[in-house]
Amino acid sequence: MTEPVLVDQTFLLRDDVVAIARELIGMLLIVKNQSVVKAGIIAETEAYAGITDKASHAYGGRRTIRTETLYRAGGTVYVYLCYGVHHLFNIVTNQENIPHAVLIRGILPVNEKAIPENFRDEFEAWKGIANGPGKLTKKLGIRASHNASMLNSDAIWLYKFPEYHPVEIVKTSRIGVDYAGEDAYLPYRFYARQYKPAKI
DNA sequence: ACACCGATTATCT
DNA sequence: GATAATCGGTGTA
Repeated sequence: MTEPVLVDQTFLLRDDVVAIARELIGMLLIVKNQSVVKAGIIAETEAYAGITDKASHAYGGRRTIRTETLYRAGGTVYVYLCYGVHHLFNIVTNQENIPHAVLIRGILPVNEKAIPENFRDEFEAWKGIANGPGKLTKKLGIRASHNASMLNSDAIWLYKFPEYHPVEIVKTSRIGVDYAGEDAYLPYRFYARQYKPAKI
């Protein structure tokens, strides 16, 4: 595998959050906690399209302490606690005040050879797959304190493989959003065919 | 102050 | 496939 490069975050400022969710498949997520580096290849995502999306925390323009992070500029990290137990990791997209976000739902492990050189000494590998939004944050050590931080600054980085050849990507409806009425059927979820999601 | 609920997961059958 | 566990966020008052 060729050396990954830090992503140019301007693609996160675009308006088409669903397209961005699809493009994030195959990118490399790196998390550093106190001299420990963990990483994974993004394999499953979901788009949340802001004020018009009944499944979004920001539906109807709702602004609370929690959702304030969603209104920041693309590239902001949105972490929230779900069911009082699981931290869920999102990447905010679009311009400031437009609360779009992509939920990262699954990652695959990555070989040390594919880790950027500057992280390799502190890299710790893990096995299996993290096929669930709560599982991957636990694997990578993403916590509530990461909420509202910026990607590519000091804790969470997004890289891409320049010669990555897109695998077949499955498009389907989102998981666990029955409360969203007809919006629960929107095809806003993506996953790589070779990866096995927990829920089909 | 208090009741309800959830962008889930593990553990059953 | 069905269901219990679990607790901070949120709305209502």
